Amino acid sequence: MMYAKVIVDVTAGQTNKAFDYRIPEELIDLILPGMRVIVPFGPRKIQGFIWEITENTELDRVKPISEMLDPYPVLTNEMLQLGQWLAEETVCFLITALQSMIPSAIRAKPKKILKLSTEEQYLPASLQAVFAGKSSVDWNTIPNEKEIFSSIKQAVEKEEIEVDYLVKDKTKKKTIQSIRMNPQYRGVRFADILGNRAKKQIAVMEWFDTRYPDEKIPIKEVIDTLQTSKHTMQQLITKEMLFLEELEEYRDPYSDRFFEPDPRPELTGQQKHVLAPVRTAVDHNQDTTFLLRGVTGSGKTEIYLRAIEKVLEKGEEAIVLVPEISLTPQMVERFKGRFGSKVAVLHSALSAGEKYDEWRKIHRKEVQVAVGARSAVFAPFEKLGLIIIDEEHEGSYKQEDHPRYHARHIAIWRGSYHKCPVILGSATPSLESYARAKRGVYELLELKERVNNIAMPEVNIVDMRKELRKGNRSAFSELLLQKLKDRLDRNEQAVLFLNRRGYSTFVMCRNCGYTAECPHCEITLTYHHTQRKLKCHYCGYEEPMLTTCPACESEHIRFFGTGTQKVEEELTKLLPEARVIRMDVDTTSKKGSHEKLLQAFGNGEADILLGTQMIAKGLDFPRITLAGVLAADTMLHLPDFRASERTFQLLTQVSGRAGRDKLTGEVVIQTYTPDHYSIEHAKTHDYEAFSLEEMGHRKRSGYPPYYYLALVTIAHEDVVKVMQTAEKIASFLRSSFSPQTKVLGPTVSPIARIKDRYRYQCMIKYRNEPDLKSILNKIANRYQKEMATDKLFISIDMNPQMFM
DNA sequence: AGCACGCCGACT
DNA sequence: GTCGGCGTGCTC
Repeated sequence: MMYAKVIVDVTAGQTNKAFDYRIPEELIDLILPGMRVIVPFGPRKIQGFIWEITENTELDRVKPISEMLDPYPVLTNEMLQLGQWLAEETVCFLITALQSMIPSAIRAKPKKILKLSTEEQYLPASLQAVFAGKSSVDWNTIPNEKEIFSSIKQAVEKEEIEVDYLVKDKTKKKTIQSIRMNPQYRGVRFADILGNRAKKQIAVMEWFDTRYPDEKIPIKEVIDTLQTSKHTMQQLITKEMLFLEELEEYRDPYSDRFFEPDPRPELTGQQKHVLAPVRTAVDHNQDTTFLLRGVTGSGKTEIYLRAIEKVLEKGEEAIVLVPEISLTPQMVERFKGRFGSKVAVLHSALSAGEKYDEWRKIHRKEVQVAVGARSAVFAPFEKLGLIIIDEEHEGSYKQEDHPRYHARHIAIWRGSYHKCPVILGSATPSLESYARAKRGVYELLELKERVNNIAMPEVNIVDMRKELRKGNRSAFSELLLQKLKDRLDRNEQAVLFLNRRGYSTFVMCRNCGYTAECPHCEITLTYHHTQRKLKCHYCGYEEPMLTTCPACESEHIRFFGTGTQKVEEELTKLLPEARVIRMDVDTTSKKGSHEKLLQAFGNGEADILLGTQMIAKGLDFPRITLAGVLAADTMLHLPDFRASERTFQLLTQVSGRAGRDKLTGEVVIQTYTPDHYSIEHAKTHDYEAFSLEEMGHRKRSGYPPYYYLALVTIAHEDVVKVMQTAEKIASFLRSSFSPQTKVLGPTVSPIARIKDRYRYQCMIKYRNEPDLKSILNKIANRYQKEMATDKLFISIDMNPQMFM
């Protein structure tokens, strides 16, 4: 007897293990680990993944596998191992980890249906209405009424109807009608068979015979190229000289786009210098992690492209991760331009079907390069030669729901599995990565100069406190306004960056720039309107709301935040002749609108591009000579220990937009805290100095990279319940860990309530805690029942990026 | 997560 | 005495 251990698609602690099933005779040797199957589970049928094939089982009652869903495993052996590691590492269920590695389109969803086993006329009237002439109905379409459900129950008992479970694959492959010639007619004289008068039919057959004797050609293409008709084709099909067949087609989101071949520029000296060790690592199968720090405009992308060339020469494959691919169409263009059809693109704006098709190209080894956002790190290549993570510091590489993985972590795991290098690229690496590079864990590569020796843009810092004193209450300083006018006169372009509204409300003195901070955590205090108090979201410290500024005694102390729309209105009032394109969530929600707006701006249809985060990167237009940051402080004062780091990264990123070609660029940064180190170092483009100073802060207050963090969030509708549970968890954690590990909280979550659930959190700071994961797992198990029944929510986030 | 089984109150 | 409320525990 052969058995299979199956991981079933039920996300619950009690089912987070393999279940044994018998492999039916006809499937023995066909079923392999990594395939999806349908199995009976209790009274229903669900999907599962084959984990392992065994020859025996310890159980005496084992059901057979109902169905095999794949002719060929969707998960490679590597993926199965990676899944197990991922589940342990992020404290999530194995099935959740496995499910996240394949496109959502192949996740079959179970369907409950009601089948008629007798004549409809014998049913009670209420049920006849339900069936209405059909032999089966979808459970979900049945009206939610008591009487109907009770008559269903009775009918089931009387065996008039039966409940059935279908697990249908959602995948739909798009097919097109195609033509293939009947091989029997190869090389014959068609006039002999068709007669001399059937000129058109002869032409079609000869075309096939000489050019495509074995190939399937889409019917539309035949008609178009031969200028013939559907009728002619139909006649040949009836004579069985041609066969009508289905050709599987990929939904190629880029099919109607022409990609300009990307020129292969001469490398600069420093580029060559940086590329050499990468090529060596590729050649010698070394699983080195490189940290490529290159200032904006230093040609990091060209390094990626050259390294990939090497990988392809070796007959291997490469993955390129970019922060949010729809945000960087220019990047896609370069990869498609250089490697053409060898590239699959996986971005979040694709439909589920399109994503599945791109994924399938990788799975079938039809492409060698995958370019995509976070989840592309799971691209199912089997001969990986290189993984690149561009803008490695970006927060979007961390998935914010289960499994809460960081793409960098996965990339390095896969690198060591395949014995291939990983390149982390950024102008402003995360402190974690930079610290590792300094310690020699990663190999540091640097590009210190821009290509063609273009100067770094000049950065002007505008003190908005002074503007206020001068009586300027608008969002635009005199300097910025004047420079915008200059650009209009010179017919150059400008980008204006406005931070997304702070998600939490912070308080700032508009007179002196003072913001309230927690005395214990170096974190901005958050204003809670209901209690009129300022609170720390890390440790729970609180103080009453300020009415006057403790630093300068001014009464100009208040909340902060402005929206893009308001700024746009103000801008058109101040500069009515300027043509403005606004890019934010509202104007880019429609598919493709993002790209269209950027294209319009690139074509010079506007003078000013005003937007949020999304315009900060990947934008490379030669006529942009001015970049403005309207309020650098909004991000600086978020209640997050990474606030300074994010501000520095963002300012550097935005500055990089200006003057990338022959025209030199300028940057204007407006702020209420001009002497903050993240702003000062952004002015001088000095990453080294910034990181040094920030590391000091991190060391003093015990944050990464000096300590690791884990965040436990507890949520429930009842505040008292949440507080009690959180308290219990915190004390359990405190008693379980070694004394060097600190447990902060419980405290209110920065988003205190989501969907009517109150949220509290505990933060764990640790350096060396070998049992951490097992202790956290214990918590997850201990509260599992309450989570299932009592709407209690407990989430565990290892190395959180956000503290919401 | 579903779903059945099972034990208590309010209805024919 | 039955129907149906939801608490409890299992699913190979």
